[in-house]
Amino acid sequence: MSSEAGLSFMNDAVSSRADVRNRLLAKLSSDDWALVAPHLEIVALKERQVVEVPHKPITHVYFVETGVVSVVAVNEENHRIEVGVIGREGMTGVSLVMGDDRAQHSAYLQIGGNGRRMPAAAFIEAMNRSTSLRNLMMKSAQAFMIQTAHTALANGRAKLEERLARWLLMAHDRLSSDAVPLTHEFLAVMLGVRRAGVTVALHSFERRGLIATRRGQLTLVDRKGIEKVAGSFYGIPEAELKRLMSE
Amino acid sequence: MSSEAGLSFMNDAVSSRADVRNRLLAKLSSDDWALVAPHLEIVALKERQVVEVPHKPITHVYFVETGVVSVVAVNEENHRIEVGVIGREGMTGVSLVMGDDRAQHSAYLQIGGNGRRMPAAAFIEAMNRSTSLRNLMMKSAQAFMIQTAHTALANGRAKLEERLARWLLMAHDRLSSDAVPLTHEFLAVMLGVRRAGVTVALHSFERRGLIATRRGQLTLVDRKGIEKVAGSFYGIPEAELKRLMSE
DNA sequence: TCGAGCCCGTACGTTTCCGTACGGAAATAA
DNA sequence: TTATTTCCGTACGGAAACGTACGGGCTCGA
Repeated sequence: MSSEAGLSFMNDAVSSRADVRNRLLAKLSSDDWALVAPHLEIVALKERQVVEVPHKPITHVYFVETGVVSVVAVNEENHRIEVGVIGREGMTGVSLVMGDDRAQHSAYLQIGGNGRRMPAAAFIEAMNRSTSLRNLMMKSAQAFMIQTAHTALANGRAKLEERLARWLLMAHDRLSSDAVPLTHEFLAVMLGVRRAGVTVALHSFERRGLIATRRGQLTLVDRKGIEKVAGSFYGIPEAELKRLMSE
Repeated sequence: MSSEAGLSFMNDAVSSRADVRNRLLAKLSSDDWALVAPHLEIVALKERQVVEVPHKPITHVYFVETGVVSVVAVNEENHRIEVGVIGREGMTGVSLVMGDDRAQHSAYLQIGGNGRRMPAAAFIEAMNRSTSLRNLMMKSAQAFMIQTAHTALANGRAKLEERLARWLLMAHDRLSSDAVPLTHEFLAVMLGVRRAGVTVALHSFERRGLIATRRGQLTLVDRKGIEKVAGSFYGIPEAELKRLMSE
């Protein structure tokens, strides 16, 4: 932002490669990096900042470095539910990879942070120029699809506590600390359940020593224990992401 | 099939283009058709036939012409739920489009029919040779992603009746008749609910004049009425498919 | 420092759906 | 035809989560 503007005489492509924390950007070959770097802009990702609006054109893709994006499906009756989360392992704007120009879902920062963004047109252009770049982006899209499918599974079959545990683990994977700065209200919206239901479940977690809570924040204390609660509803998308990204 | 084998001296690419009923194949340019046709094989799609097994390599992509494929996500504890259906509008093997070689989910014929299939390697080769082919396949994959996301929404927020109505509509879209040849048991597995729950809901539909039922089969009588039950849980993926395929 | 707003704890009656189970009817095999 | 299997109708108690609501505590800005 302003400090960036002040340094705009520096070559971004060279100066910033070392401190790229987004895993997709970090994985790029130097050729691909050279292709995208000139179009990357470092941005703050503010809590509640909207990055995609359903059925509207995507203006930028965001490579998250810290923070968590929620991708939320919405219908005409305003029913909504989170279908996936994105952190430093991924990017927003998956539709662009698939050749679409619009966002399907609502996407916004659930937990603030920072990252880099790139105009949609430049992103498409870069994918058209580099097969290896496109392939990586498709792998990332595939990983997100898997996450969405398992969200559908959890939504249909898991109990509130299992789903909540799953969510906390997914958030934790994308944060550098054990603290999750969220109100019960927002967790409830993600999961499509009552706020009061979240409160009760978190209370139960706390009594069991799994988390600590305070107003507007909770902290994971016993991750293994939380994994036990989530059971097999957590893990597959994470394992598949690892596989896809290690090839 | 035997009649096919007997006619194998004919050029499949020329002889069968006219009666291709799969919408993706039908949309191919003649160049793209020429690329894939030599590898297409007409196949019967038998009820319960498995076409993809989770975490196993995909051997063939199936272009459905009649019948319905269920794509079912499964986890280690054997929880399962349908994340999407595929009919003549699409194909199986979406993972291949994304550059993956394995199936994520279980996929099998929920309602039998017929179609064409193509070996995975030939499909990948064809996509590598033709950008327009790849683009079409990506659009198809995008449409499937949207379907999965809205399944997640319905699973999390809709009631049993709404979900059941949604499923019937999606099946109806993919069938040429109003009859859906399925037992309550299989509907229950798709939706991840009790068989008894499906029975009661279908009964209620029947009392309301929305469907007719008999052992192992139900018939849509009042589609508009069923759409009313499904409400806004049905429709977005269908509209988006239309948009994606009309561009 | 005080008020206003946000957030959390808790409660109660109600709805939805589950797990389980039993018997009968319809289709299929013998 | 008879035996067997599959499928459907129905029932009952119970669990899970809902909608709603009230009050108190925390936080932040005036």
